Amino acid sequence: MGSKNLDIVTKALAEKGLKITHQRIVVYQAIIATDKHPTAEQIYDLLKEQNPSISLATVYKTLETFVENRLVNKVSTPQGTMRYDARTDNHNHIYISNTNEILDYEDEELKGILMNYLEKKQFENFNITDFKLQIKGEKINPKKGINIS
Amino acid sequence: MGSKNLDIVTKALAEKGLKITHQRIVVYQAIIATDKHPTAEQIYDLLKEQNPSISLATVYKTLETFVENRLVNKVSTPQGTMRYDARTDNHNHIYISNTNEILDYEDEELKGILMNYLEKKQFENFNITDFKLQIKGEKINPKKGINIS
DNA sequence: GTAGCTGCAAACGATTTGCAGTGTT
DNA sequence: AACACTGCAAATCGTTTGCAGCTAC
Repeated sequence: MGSKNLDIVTKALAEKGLKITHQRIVVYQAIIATDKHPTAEQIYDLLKEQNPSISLATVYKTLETFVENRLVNKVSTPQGTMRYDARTDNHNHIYISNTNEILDYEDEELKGILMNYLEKKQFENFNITDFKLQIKGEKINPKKGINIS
Repeated sequence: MGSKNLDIVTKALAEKGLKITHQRIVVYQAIIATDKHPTAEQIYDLLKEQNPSISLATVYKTLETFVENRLVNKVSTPQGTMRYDARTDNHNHIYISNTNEILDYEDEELKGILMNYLEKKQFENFNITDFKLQIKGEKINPKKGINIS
């Protein structure tokens, strides 16, 4: 498990000029290890098993620091709570309302279509920093996954 | 001003089987009168001038009732606060981060492109209820408006 | 050594709730 | 008259903050 991973993590922190603390390492490892877009509290719950002394406030502060340094993304949900995402590139989200899941959805064709569309449009006095398609819906069978083809 | 409007409002409430109360009427009028995607508190502040006895909790409850009855939409923002929108049809949003504004953005061409794209894709075990493009960016001159062409 | 980080507890802002009283049907 | 709706205050939830002690650099 850890050490190859650890190199990546410490390097990422160092590149941003952040102090390499135990808490930052474990929080960062936790986020990059999942694609489930966890809340701060979910990360805290996960970590405190192995790190009983970590505090929820530190998890929040750490995540906020990561967001400022563009190591993670913060996304708002239809429920009003924030979730964190280790992917910082432009990608789309699928909100599954009956299971409360968020799925990443990336498709080069879609990206091309949207970029092409937005470039064609003239936005006067506006600088686009980011765009994404948000797809909302529900699983027909909540126990099963979704297949896209 | 009011009475033509009032008919529409009371009719909308009646169609949903909701009791026609003064509070519901003024809340609904307030939302349909703006395209600014106000928060519950902003609606409350606006209304209490003319309706000093209205309570913030009632505004929240009323809005929630409207959302359940699909009279208004609730949208989450990057700041984590909820905003309400009288438009319940599918449309896109532009988030302006330096002024904290939300603009509706509708374009038939874009709608066509997206619907066409999504229809072509097969989502197995998933029912799409809604989709929208979220465009984030900032105004170059915050005092001025945005023109799209 | 010192600036920056952590943990705790308290504070906060947005939203929800319980309940007694009021209004609509 | 019955039931749903309102207003108030208190409760709750997610998140932030202040500060004293600790740690990486």
